[in-house]
Amino acid sequence: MTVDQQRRPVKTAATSFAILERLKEQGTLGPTALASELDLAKSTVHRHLKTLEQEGYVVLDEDGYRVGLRLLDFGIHARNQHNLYEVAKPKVDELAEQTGEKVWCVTEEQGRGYHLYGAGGKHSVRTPAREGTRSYLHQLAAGKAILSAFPDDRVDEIIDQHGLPAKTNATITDRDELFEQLATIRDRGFALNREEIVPKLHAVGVPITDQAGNPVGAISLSGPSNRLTDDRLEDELANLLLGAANEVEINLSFS
Amino acid sequence: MTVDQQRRPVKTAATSFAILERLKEQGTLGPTALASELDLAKSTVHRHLKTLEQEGYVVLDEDGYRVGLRLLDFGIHARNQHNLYEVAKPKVDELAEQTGEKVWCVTEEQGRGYHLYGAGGKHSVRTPAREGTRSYLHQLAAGKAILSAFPDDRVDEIIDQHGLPAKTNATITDRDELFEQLATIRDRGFALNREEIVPKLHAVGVPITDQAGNPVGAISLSGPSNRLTDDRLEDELANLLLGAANEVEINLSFS
DNA sequence: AAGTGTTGTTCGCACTATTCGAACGCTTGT
DNA sequence: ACAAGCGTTCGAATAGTGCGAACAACACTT
Repeated sequence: MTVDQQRRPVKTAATSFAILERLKEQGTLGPTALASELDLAKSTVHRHLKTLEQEGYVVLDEDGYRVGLRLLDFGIHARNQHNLYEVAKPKVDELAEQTGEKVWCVTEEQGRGYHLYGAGGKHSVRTPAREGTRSYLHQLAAGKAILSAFPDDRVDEIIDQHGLPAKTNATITDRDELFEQLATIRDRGFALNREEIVPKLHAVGVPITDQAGNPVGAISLSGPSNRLTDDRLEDELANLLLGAANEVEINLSFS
Repeated sequence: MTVDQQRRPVKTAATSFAILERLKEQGTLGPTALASELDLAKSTVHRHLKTLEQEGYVVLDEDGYRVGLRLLDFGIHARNQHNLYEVAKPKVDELAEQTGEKVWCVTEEQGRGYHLYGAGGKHSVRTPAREGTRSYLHQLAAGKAILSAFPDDRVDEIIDQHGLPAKTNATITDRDELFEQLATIRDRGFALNREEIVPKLHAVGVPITDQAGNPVGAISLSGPSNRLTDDRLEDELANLLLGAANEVEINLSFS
């Protein structure tokens, strides 16, 4: 299942997507700026942009080129393929309302975590995550919850493929340490995250599995460390999420 | 502003996107099936798929290749660029709750309509539209509302570029007829759609404009023709939408 | 108002990178 | 057991891409 390094990639397609990626990160850019960032001739970038524009994948406005809405169709389609989305959505809303914190539904593809849907309660804080965000699993409470539901060799595969890059100095960067935590998570049923992705941000995550025990995703709750103390996380909030996950699992089995 | 036919498009990038488009439409496919549909060698398709897979734009599962979640990030980003989305969303929810019908927020890019956000009330019907759907403006109530806020020459441009393709036998396919309707819409402030895109489906749409009067989108309400009679559409529902659009316009001016 | 710098755009040419086809191993079904 | 289908790999020919130079359209300065 590992996506190993490819021998002969289609470079032209890769550069088109590299352009889109830059436009997504930087907002609105012109051919010259893009060319210098990507080390390409500006005529090359221009040609790509015009091709993408013709199909609606990028749009030209007065300030330059930006990502076009044509890509929304693809994204929504990709999300709807996971029926976890529609099943978990109402539960995520409910939890956000109930706790006032930020609640996310996350799933896994190719060893990476994707934020499918998030809802913010009354006093939820801003985090770098938004819908569609791709993250490293070991950096997320939800991600570690997902990893805990995988067999060890699959976790090894994922680490081999993506490594264990750090985000803060609390991020797990050691393979053995990660496996130790995963053992604890399997034991208790939930994962914690203490400033491992953003300073002063804590979170709990619980896995969602199918009947065979394979993870199909996770739900997490995150907030400021002063409100989300260890006591509250491990007791009140973990149990809340475990109950919600259980309901989602049951509903998933009938869809 | 017209996107005229391009002289030298990047064909390789275009085929990659053609593959993605097919995967979106057909679900999960293999290289052979894709190759025959796109008139390409299956080795070519395979190479594209592997390149796309490496970046997470497609995913390989047991049944074949499918669109990957990596594209969700792009789509959400594209949607968030239009601040109409976050401003109109609560109003759309409210209208759906209030009326029980399906309510949409639509915007325009390159002369095409994009469904930004939709909410379904209690007895809302299924329509072909979902979030991200790209449509011809003249086939939508919201689309005609948007067109009515454009100057005539811009409307001409859009017709020249995209034509007036029919969806049902009630679809407007004549330029003069469209302009006549647009005049009425400008006069009354709202657009109607009577089975012009789906048989037995009626809708009302009202434009949302900025301070300069340029359209930034529209909101629409649609439902079965027996419930949405002309009387109800023109009186009760049109006024409801006009009020909502007005609020959205005010909120937009402070964002 | 003229000039200078920058940016977006077009086009010919060299050469890289893509396409095709054929062949391989693999699974599925008869 | 064999055939038929699929996904995958690789070499070779040619088509298509990328580069650079040149042009046009502004914006900003002097």
